[in-house]
Amino acid sequence: MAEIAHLAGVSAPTVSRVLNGHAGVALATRQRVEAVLREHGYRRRGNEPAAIIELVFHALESLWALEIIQGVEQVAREHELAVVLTEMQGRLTPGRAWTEQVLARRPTGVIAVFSELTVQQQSQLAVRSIPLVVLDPTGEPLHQTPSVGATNWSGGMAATRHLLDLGHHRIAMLSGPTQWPCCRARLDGYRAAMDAAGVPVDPDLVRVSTLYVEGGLRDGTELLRLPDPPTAIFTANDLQALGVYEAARRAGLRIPDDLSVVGFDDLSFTQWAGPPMTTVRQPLVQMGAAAARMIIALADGQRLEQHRVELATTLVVRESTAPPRQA
Amino acid sequence: MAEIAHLAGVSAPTVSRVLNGHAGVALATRQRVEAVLREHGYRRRGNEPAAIIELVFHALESLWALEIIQGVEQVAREHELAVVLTEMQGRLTPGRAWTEQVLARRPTGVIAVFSELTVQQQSQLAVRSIPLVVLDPTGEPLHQTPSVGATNWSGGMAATRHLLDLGHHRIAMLSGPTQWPCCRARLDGYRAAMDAAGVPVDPDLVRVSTLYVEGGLRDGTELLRLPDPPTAIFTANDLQALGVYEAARRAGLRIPDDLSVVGFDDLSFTQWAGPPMTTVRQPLVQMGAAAARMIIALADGQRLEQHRVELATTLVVRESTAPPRQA
DNA sequence: CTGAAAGCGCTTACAG
DNA sequence: CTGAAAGCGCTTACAG
Repeated sequence: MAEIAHLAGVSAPTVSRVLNGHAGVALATRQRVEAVLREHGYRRRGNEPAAIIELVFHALESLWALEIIQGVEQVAREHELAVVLTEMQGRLTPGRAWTEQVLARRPTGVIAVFSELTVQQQSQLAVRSIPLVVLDPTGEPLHQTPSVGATNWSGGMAATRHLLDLGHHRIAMLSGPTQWPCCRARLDGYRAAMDAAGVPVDPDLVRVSTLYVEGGLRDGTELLRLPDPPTAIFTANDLQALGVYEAARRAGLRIPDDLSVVGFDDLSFTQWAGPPMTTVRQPLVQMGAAAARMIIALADGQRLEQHRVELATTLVVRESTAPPRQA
Repeated sequence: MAEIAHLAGVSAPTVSRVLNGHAGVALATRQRVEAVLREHGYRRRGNEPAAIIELVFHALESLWALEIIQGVEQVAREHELAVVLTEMQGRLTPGRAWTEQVLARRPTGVIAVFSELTVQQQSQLAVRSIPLVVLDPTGEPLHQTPSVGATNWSGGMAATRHLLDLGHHRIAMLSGPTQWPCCRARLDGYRAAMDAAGVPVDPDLVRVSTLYVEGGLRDGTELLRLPDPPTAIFTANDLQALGVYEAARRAGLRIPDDLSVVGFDDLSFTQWAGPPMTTVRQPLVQMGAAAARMIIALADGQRLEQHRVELATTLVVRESTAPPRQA
C-alpha cells in the first residue's frame, strides 16, 4: 500500500480511503489512485478473493431466472465457488447497500443479470480486480464490460420467417421495451424478415408492451380488436405469449386455427401450454454457465477471447402455429 | 488479544503463538492461554459468523423453488444478510464438499429445503452454533430440528371437499411419494374428506406418482383409461395437474366439462393455464420468509416459540372444476 | 480534500 | 520457553 501511495504521489491514508470507497477524496485524486491500483493488481494482504460469485437479478419471478441460476450453479459447483444471490425487487441498478456488502465480501466475480451497474460501481469493482460480467445488459453495454446474451436478432428473424412461410402476412409483433438491447434486437429481426419477404410492416401491428402475461393479455386484446386484426402474433417472451393465449381465449379465437402465436425463451411450461407453444429457444442454462466461466477466466487473469458472447437461439415448432385460415 | 494476554498473565506474542499453533510454547502456558481463550469466546477479529444464510435446494426446477428463494431473500435483505444458494441436483442430502465449504464460510444459519442433513452434518453445525431450519422436510423430522411447512392435510381436505360439494363421487388422488410428510399429509386429507362424506375410496383411484408434469401425464392417462374413470382428479402439485390437463387433452376430454382437476401450490402459471386452474395455495414466499426469520432468531440466541411452523393453505377456485356431467 | 501522527491488532526477530 | 521491542499493513481522528 505504501508503494501504491508513493507511485500515486499521495499518502497511505488516501489510498485507504479510495480502497474503502470513503467519501472525501477529490475525483482527480481518486482516479489517479485507482489507475495505479489497477496497474498493480493491488490486493490487500490476507484478503484474497472469497470463493464466491455474486449473482444479481433485477427480479426473481420467472423460470427465466431459475434457468440462469442453474447454469451459474453448475459452473460454480465445478470450481467450488459459492453463489450469493441477490434480487433487486425490479430495480435495474443495485443500491449503495449492495455495493458496500459486495465489496466487503470480496467475491471472485460479479454477474449482473438484466441490469447495469453505475460507472462508479463498475470502477469500484475494477479497482479491486473483481471481474464483472453482464447477462442480457439493459443499458448501452459499456464497450469494456464483458457480456453474455443470445442471438436475439436471428431468433426474431427465424420466428417471423416461420410465420411468413406458413403464409401469414398480417403478422403482429408484441415487443418488450425497446431501450433494452435484447428486445430491440428481436424487433429488428422481425422487421428484417418482413422486409426480406417484401411484406410491409403495418405500424398498427407493432406494439411495445411489458414482458409479463398481463402485457400480452392487454396488448394482445387490443391487437385482436383491430378492424383488420393480425393472423399471427410474435411476442417478445413466453409470458407475453401466454397473455396472448388468454386474449385469444376471451375473444373466442382458437390457436392455431384462428391465430398463430410464437413465444420467445422456451421456458418449460410452454410445452405444456394449451396448445403447446411454438417458441424461440434461448439456451438460458448455458448462458448462465458461460457468464460464470467468463468470471473464472477473468479472475484467473486470462484475457477474454471475446467481450461479447452470443449463444445461438433455435426455433422450436410446436402446435401454436399453422397456416392462416384464409390461405 | 491484549486482554487475553493480561488475564492469562502472558504477553501478546505468546497468545499469538498459541492461536496459530506455533511450536515453542510450554504446555502449561499453552493450556492456561487456551482456557482463557475459551472462557472469553475469543474470536480473531473478522471471525464472527459471516453475514450469510445458506439456502440448499434438492433441485432448482420449478417456480416453487423461486418463490421460496424470494421469501428468504426478502428477510435476508432486511437483515443485511447474503444468501448463498446451493442446488444438489436432485439429491436429498448434501455431500461432503458442501459441508466443508459451509463450515469454512461460518454462515449465520442454514435453511435446507425439501432435504435432510445427516446426523453428523447436523451435529457439525450444532457444535459451531450454526442454526438449521428445514423447509418441507423429506425425512422423519428429527424432533429437535426446527421446520417450516404448510397445512397440507387441511389443504388436501379442502380440495377434496370442494369436489365432493360439486357432486363428484369418483374422485381420484394423484399423490406424490408418500414417504415425504407433505405428500402423505395431502393424501390423508383427501381420505379424511372422503370418509367424512361417507364416500368410499376406490383403491384404483389412488396413485403414487412423481411430482412432475410427466408423472401427471402418465398416471393421469392411466386413470382416464380405467373402465370406470374418475370425474375429478386431485393432484399433489400444480405440475402434476398440468400433466393431467395434457392427458385429458389427448383423451379428447374437456376440463372442466368432462373432468375436474385440482392442483396444489398455486404457482403463477396456474391462473394462465387453459382453463385457469383450481388449486390449493401454499404461501411459499411466506414460508421462505418464516424459515429465514427462525434462523435469525436462533442465531440471536432466542428460543423458538414453536419448533414446527405450519402456514395456512387456501383453496383457490378457478375454472378447472365444475359439477360432474352426469349430475 | 489531504497528510502527519497516532492507534489497532496483530506477527516477527531477537535477546535472554 | 518467554517477553520487550520493532514492524506490518492498515484505519482513524485531527489539523490545516
